[in-house]
Amino acid sequence: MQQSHSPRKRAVTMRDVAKLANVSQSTVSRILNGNDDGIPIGEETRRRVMEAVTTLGYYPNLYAGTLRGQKTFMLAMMVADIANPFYHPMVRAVQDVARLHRYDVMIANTDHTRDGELAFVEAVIRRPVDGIILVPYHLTEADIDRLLVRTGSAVATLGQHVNHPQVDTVYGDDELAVMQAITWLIRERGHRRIGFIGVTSSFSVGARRRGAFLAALRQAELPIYPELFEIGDWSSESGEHAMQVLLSLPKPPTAVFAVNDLMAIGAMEAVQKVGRCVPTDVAVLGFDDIPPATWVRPRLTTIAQHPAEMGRVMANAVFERVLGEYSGPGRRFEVPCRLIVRESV
Amino acid sequence: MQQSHSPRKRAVTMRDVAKLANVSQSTVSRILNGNDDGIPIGEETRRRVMEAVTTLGYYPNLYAGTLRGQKTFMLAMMVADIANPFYHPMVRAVQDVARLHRYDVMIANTDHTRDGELAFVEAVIRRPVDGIILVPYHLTEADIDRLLVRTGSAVATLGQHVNHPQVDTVYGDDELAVMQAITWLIRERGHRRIGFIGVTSSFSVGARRRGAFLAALRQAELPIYPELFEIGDWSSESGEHAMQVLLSLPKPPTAVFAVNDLMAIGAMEAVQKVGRCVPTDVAVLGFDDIPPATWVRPRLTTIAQHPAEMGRVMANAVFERVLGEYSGPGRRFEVPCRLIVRESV
DNA sequence: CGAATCACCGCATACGATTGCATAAGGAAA
DNA sequence: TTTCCTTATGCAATCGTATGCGGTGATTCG
Repeated sequence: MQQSHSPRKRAVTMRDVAKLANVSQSTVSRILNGNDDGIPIGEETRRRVMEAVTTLGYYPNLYAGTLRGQKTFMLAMMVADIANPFYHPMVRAVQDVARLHRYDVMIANTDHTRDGELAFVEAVIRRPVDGIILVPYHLTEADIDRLLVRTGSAVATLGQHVNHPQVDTVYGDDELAVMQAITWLIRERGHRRIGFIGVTSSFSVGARRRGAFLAALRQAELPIYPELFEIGDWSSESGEHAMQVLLSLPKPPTAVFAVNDLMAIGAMEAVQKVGRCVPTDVAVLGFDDIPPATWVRPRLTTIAQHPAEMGRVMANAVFERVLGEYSGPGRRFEVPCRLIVRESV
Repeated sequence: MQQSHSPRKRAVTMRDVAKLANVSQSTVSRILNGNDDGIPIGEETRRRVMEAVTTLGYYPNLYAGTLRGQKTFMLAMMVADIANPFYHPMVRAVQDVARLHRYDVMIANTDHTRDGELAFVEAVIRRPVDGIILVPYHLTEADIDRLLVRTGSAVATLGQHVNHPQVDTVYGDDELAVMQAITWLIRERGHRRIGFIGVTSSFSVGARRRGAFLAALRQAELPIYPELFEIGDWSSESGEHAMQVLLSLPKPPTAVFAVNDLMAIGAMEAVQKVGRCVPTDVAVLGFDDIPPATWVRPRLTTIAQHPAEMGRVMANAVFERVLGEYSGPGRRFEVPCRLIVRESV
């Protein structure tokens, strides 16, 4: 057992292998890399080298190749908050695809802030990676362009927030889904006072869902009550607080749509804490269909996205570029949403 | 806008800065690195260099320093499954501490398999990092030793699974907590047939909680019914399935302890699906206190761990070694568990 | 006035692996 | 015997940065 972790132990290098096998270091390199340049290698030499590799337990140092401009065998992923269940299947899917290609994944949280997103951009400039997967909320197209130019990486994003000609984008048809769901709330369930728990309009995705919500109201020729619009920060606590405000209104809404499940679950908590009932007193509609949506009582009616599929699509798009299988302009992949009717409406 | 992401654009290097500022590359290096070796730098030169840095938008390439044996400014973290809510606060805490030090974090899933854990070890041998944070289930002490010797990194682990003299370890007093909780189930709540939903004994943590469970039964002089012991794989689905088996018994248990909340929540689902009631027909006790534990109905009674605190402690321990503030033998930090009584018992 | 001192800066090497080019030995063709 | 090709291998430059050491011009001291 070693006695101290510092300073770093000198690793086993290719030169060590070469010395043990009595060949030059370049010969070792050629043998280990499948010998692309067609230079023949003697059988005996190859045997000696492979033997030396195993006895020394040699592993290549990935940083060396990286410095020479080779592949980094690393992906970087930016999400708002890895503690949000919505991202888990996405992160998992990306990691699973990455592992197929023997890639490692670096993950950064932004906490929904622009500063966090910019910090990520700087991180991948200082440490370039082969592929970048983004779930951006605040980055502008100029930011993305800078990212592309400075890193030269393959980039895929989630959402309709950015629309850069060189990046692949995965998005859900959330506006359509919201319109249909709200229309269903109105027509089939007879709700006429529907509350909205959203987020600041600095989130374009929040603004879009708000717009779709309003459009559905207008289409049904329903009045718009400004006091029924509350703002949260995507967390269940903020959803609970927003619902408390709505419930304290003289005329509370009969149904509430929250732009994500976490806030919807918080809203249900608030309703139940004041002794009222979901869905008879207030119906609750969420967005995302995270696993806890089926664990709460009543089970949450929500609009499902497919984060795992989205992650897979982004990762595959990135790898197609990394492996040189595709190099054209940015592609756009739609992963449809769908309404999951459970018990909370 | 650039036209293609490949081949990689040559980044702005220190040499470019040097050329623009009419100085040598080493001077630029000295100016940017706080000039440790005491060599004085002229005011005018410094100004010119800093100006060149900003006009070119220079960022240092972290890989170059890494190759020279400097810091990598990267942490690697190994968890079983990032989609398990228990790990989120831990991962977040690690990432937050890392960001304070301007470190990036690489995360790998092992899916609870030994192969996954070994793959992680190889990954950090091929790409050494300054610090490694592990939640190991299968790695032996020899594996950890190899990891230490080959990477030379600072290592912190969660759990009492490994006990290496050079690694810092964070653990909960889960055995005591389980014994106390089960004893409470027996004495205060009068349960005498208590089911157990565990995991394969290849998980030492599972074996330990099972042992504590048995010890509590023995201490209360209760008989042990082998048919009340079921095995899951940590997922809610497996908990649901295990509970179905227990419910189909001629004499089902009146209470069930699951070694994690996900399986406990699954168990509650199973009970409710056959029309029975938690806690009057079957009480359910979990372990972890993940956020969904307060969202299910009835709210889950469970033994709380403090994953965020655990993550912080591990990250801080690692950074103390990375920054040279500590270099002694492995330390052991206990983060106590506590019983959270809600409605499911 | 010569030498020592000082402030300031550049040269060159090293880190580990890849790769174009040179080279050595051996055999075949001229 | 010379030339030329094939086979098998080594040499050396390269990526971007840090750093030991050497060098230059100016100032100061004896």
